[in-house]
Amino acid sequence: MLALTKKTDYALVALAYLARRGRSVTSSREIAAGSGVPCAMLTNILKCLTHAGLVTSERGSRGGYALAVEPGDITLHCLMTAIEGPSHVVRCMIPGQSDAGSACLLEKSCPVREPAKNVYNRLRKFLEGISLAELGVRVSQPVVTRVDSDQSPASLVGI
Amino acid sequence: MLALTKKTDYALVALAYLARRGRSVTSSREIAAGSGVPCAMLTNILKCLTHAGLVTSERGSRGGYALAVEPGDITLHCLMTAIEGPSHVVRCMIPGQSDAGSACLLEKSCPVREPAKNVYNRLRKFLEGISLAELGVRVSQPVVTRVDSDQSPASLVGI
DNA sequence: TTGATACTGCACCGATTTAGTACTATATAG
DNA sequence: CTATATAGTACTAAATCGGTGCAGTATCAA
Repeated sequence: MLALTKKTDYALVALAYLARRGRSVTSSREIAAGSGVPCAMLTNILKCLTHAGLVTSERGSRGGYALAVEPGDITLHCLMTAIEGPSHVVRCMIPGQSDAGSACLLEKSCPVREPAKNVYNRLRKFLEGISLAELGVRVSQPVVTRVDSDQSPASLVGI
Repeated sequence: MLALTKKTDYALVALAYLARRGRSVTSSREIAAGSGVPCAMLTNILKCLTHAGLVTSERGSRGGYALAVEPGDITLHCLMTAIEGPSHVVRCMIPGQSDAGSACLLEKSCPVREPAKNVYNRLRKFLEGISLAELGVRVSQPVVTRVDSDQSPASLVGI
């Protein structure tokens, strides 16, 4: 499969909503309502995005999330790594597992391994070349460092 | 995940072995022994490859498989489709399921869907641009239409 | 004609991964 | 102090993947 997992897909939609909210801090609840992503799922996703530094979080009442970087500066590869962990093309190349005991029978004599590594690098570059901006994630309002007012929470995605 | 499944990985290794055997008809048993792919698994994989027209099969004693096309003419996308079925980037774009009742809540208002389709097309083109030849699958002997002798079955992959 | 070989098609099960939920702890505003 | 909202983690259920097995059919050779 080369598909995005449902989680990554959700993350994309959530980020798209966040972008539309400018950079005002938005609670997970509102993001869920506005983007259509199930709330329980979303909170976990936002935790991943926070860890990866793609969004910033603020605790407490009036807390929430906001985009940490411009959509044009987040790559698809970056998002996938944030949600799904380190990527790989063939299993024997999973980071930190290459010389594990469970390695494939072919080991060093495998004729595919080296070329596959090359393909993986090209694929990674490809994914690094796709920004979220290209995926429809656009900041709709003039970017403000911090907004406290509720503004129009109007669900632009319209559930 | 953007990884190949283990099956696709196996298919690659099996095709690499087949290519090294020129175009002589080779039994699944020998391919298994020579490539290191578990035999039971391999037979299923070879069925897929046959359906997809990547290899030809011959039944009966003395039967077996042979490459149907040049490694340079088989693309990674083609192989993945043969083993894993039709690909997609986001679930709502799975072929023939786009308007199913189980569609995502966002439906037509989803801001990600259209751009994702675009990315999918680019990704597909990328995968279509990678031939098995680039993945280390090389025909090692002058291509012969049919060889009956056993030749040197020497495991070139060396288990 | 019979037997051995080898692919075909399908069905099955266990293991892993993904999807989704829940609960406790901690931080902040009022 | 209380309400709100994130942080962290653990857990269950569903889907997919990995792997095996078997009955059926075709081919070759004795």
